[in-house]
Amino acid sequence: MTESSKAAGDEAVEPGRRIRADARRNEDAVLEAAKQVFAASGVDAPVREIAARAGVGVGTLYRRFPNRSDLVAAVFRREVDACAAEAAALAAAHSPGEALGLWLRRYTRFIATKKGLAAALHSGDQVFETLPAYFRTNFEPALTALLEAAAAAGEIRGGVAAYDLLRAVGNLSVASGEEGDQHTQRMLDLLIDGLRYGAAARQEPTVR
Amino acid sequence: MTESSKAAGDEAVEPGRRIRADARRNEDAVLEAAKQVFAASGVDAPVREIAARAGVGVGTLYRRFPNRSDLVAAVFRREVDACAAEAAALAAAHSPGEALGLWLRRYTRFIATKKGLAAALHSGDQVFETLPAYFRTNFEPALTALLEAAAAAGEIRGGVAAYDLLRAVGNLSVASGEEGDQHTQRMLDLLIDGLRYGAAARQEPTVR
Amino acid sequence: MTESSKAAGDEAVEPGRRIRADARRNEDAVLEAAKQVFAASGVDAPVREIAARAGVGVGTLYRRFPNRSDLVAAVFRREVDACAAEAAALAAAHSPGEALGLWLRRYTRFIATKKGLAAALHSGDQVFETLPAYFRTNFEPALTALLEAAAAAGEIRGGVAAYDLLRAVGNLSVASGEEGDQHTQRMLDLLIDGLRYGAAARQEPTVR
Amino acid sequence: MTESSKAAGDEAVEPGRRIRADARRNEDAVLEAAKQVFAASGVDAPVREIAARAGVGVGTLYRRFPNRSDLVAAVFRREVDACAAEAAALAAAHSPGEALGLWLRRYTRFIATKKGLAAALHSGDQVFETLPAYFRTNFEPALTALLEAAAAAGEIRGGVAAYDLLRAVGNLSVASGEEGDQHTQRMLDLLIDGLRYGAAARQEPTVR
DNA sequence: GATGAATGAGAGTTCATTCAT
DNA sequence: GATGAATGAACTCTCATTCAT
Repeated sequence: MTESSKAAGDEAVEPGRRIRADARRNEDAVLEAAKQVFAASGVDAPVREIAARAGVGVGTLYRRFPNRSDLVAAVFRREVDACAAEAAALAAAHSPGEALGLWLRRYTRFIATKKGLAAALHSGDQVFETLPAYFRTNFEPALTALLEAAAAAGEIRGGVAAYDLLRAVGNLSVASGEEGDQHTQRMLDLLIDGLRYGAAARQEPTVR
Repeated sequence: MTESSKAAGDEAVEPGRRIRADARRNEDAVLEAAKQVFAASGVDAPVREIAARAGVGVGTLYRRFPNRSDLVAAVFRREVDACAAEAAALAAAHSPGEALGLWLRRYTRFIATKKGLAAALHSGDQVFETLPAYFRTNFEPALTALLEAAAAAGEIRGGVAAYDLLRAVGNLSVASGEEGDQHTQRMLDLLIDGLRYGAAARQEPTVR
Repeated sequence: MTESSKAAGDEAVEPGRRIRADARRNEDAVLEAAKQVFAASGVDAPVREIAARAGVGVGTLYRRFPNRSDLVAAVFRREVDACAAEAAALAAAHSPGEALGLWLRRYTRFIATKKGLAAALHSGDQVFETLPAYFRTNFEPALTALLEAAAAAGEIRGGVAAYDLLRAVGNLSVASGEEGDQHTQRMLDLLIDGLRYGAAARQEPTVR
Repeated sequence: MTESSKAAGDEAVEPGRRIRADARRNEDAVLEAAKQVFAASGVDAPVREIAARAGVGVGTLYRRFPNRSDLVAAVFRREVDACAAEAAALAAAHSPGEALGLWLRRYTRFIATKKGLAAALHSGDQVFETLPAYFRTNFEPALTALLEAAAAAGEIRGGVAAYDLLRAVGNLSVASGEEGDQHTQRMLDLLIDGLRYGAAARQEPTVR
C-alpha cells in the first residue's frame, strides 16, 4: 500500500496527531447505534437513546455531530458506502447474473432504511442537499458495472440504464410498504426476469 | 316515547340527548382543524395548535379524542368519506369519462395528504389497523362505478380492476414526491390515456 | 368603592372570565419567589429554583413569563410599585421630615435589590428599555410630594430636585457596596442633615 | 538527596528545574486571555473560550488554576500590578502633575474592568478575601508617591489622602456606568482641577 | 506536563395530559 | 360539558471537570 493511495482523509496531516484510536471507535459506535435507533424509532429519536446504545455520553455525540442533521447525513452516507461497496464483493464471489440479483436485494434493504429518513431528507436542511448527488454518484457506477458484466455474460439484456433501474426498484420498495418485504421481493423478481427476457436474442452488441 | 327515531348512527337513541348541535359543530371544527394542521405540520403537531385552530379548548378535544391516534384515524376516515362521496357527485355532473378523470385527480390530492399520515399509520397502533380496510371498502366501489360507467359509454376499455388502479395511482403519487405534483399529473394523464386506448376495439365483451 | 375606579386592568373585559383567583395567586407567588431568588442567586438563577420556591411547575412560570427578561421586568416593576406606594403611607403616618427620612431608607433597600438586576438591565433586551422611564415616572412624584411637604413644614430647605436626590442616593447605595449598608446609612444621614441645614433660614413661609 | 533546598520563593532554585520558559509563557497567555474574555463575556465565560484564546488545552488551564476563582483572583492581581507599576513609569516620563493625571485615567480603566469582576468578588469565595487588601497595598503607595511629587512641585495642593482619592475615583467610575466613559472623564477632570486649585497658596506646609 | 476527548450533571424549554372552575 | 391553567416528564444542548494518551 503506497502512501499515495487513500491520502490523508482528515487526519495524519500533522505528525503529532493520533489519539484517534478511541475517537474513531466512538464515532463508529455512534453511527451504528444511530442507524439502529433511527430504524427502530425514526430520526426524531432522543439523542440520549443513541448515545446510550453507543455507550458514550451525549456530549461525545454532540461533539462530533453538532446538529441532528449532521448525524442523519452521516448515517445515510455510511449506509450508501456500505451498500455500494458490496457490489464489488458480490461481483467477485458470484456469477454476473447472481451478483446483480443479490445486490439488487441488498439495495432493496437499503431503501427500506432510507424510507425512515425520507421525511427528514425533505426538511430543507442544508446538510441534506448534497445527499441525492451522493446517492447517485455512488450507486450508479456500482450498478452499471454489475449490469454490464451480466450483459457481457449474456445473462441479461443490455441497454438498461442503471439510474432508471435504481429509481424503479426504489419506487417499488417504497410503494409496497403496506404489504412488506414479500411484495417488494415479488416485484423485484419480476423485474429481474424482465431483464433476463430476451437476453439471448440480444447477445449481439446492443445499440440503443 | 315517539322520538325513538332519533337516528342510530352510533349514539343517541336515548331521549335525554340534545346538545348535539354544538357538540357536532365542535367535532367538525376539530376534524377540519386537525386535517389542516396535520397537512401543515405533520401528525405530531402540538395538540394545542389543533384546538386553537378549531376554536375549542384542549379539554374538549381530549374529551372526544382521548388519544392522538383516535384523532388521526377520524381525520383519515373523514377524508376517505369526503373523497369517496365526490365520485357520485362527479358522475352526476359530467360525462363518464370526465367524471373518472376528475375523480382520479381528486384521489391524487387525497393521497398527497395521506402521505403525511403514512408514518403514523405504520406505528402499530391498534386504532390504525382497520384503516386499510376502510380505505378499500369505500374507494373500491366508488371507483368501480366510475370505471363501469365509462366502459359502458365506450370511453375506456373494460376489465380494469378498481383496486389495481387505486394502488397504481397511489404509488405514482407517493413515488413522485421529489418531482412534485407535475410529475404525478403527467403520469396520471398517461394512465388515463392508457385506459382510453383500445376502448372502441374492446367495446364488445372483452375476453381476457 | 365605585366600579369606575380601578378600571379593568386586563381582565373583566369579557363577563364570562374569572378563574383568575388561583392564577393571580400563582403570579404573585412567582413574583415574590423570583424577587427572593434574584436577590440570593442573581438574575441568572435556574428557572426551576424560582418555580420550586413559588410552589408551581416550571410550565406555569413559562406560561406567564415566556422570557426571563419578562420576569425580571415584572419583578422590577413590582418593587418600584411597592416602594413608591409606601411614600403615601409613610406621609400619612409620620411627620413630613420623618416620612422623608424613612422613605429614603426604604428606597435605599430598593436600590440594593436593583443592584442585582443592573447587569441584566444593560443587556440590551427590548423588554428593559421602558424600565428607566417606569422608575422615574413612579419615584419622582412620590419623592417630590415628600420633599414639598417637608419643606412646607420648614423641616428641610426647598429647591431640591427629586430626581437629583434619587440619583444621588442611588449612586451612594451602589458605590458603597463594599462596606455594606452601614456606609450607605451614614452617607444618607449626612445627606438628610444637609437638607435640614438652612431649613430655619428659609423658615419664613413655613406654616405648620 | 542533596536537593533538600527544594525551596525558596515558591519554585525554581533547584538545578533540575527547567521547562519554566514555556510554563511561564502559558501562564501569561492564560492570564491575558482570561482578562480579555472576562472583559468581553464576564467572569462566567466558558473555560474553553479562555483556553482556546490562550492557545492551550483546558487541562493546562486547570493544572494552574484548579478553581475559577483562582483564575479570577490571578487576573485581578495581575491587573493591579500592571496598573500600579505604571505609576513609576509615568512619574519618570512626565512632570509630576501630568503623571498624576495620566495615572488616574489609567486607574479609571482598571476600575472599568474591575466592575466586571464585582459580582464575583462578592460571592464569598475565600480566594477573594485577600483581594481588597491587595488592592490597597499596591495602589495606595503608588498614588501617594504621585501626589506627594505633584504637591512638592507645587502643581497640586497637599494633604489629600491617596485612599480617599482612590475610592472617590472608583465610585465615580462605577456610579456613572449609565452615561458611559464620558461622564467619568468629566468628573475626573473636575476632580483633578480641584486638586490644582489653591496649589500655590498651599505651597507652604499645609495644615489641615 | 500538555492535550483535548469524553463524561454527565444541570439548565432551558416544550407540550401531552389532567383537573379545578 | 367546556375551558384553559397547571403540572412535570422528557428533550435538547452546554460546559465544567476528569483522565487516557
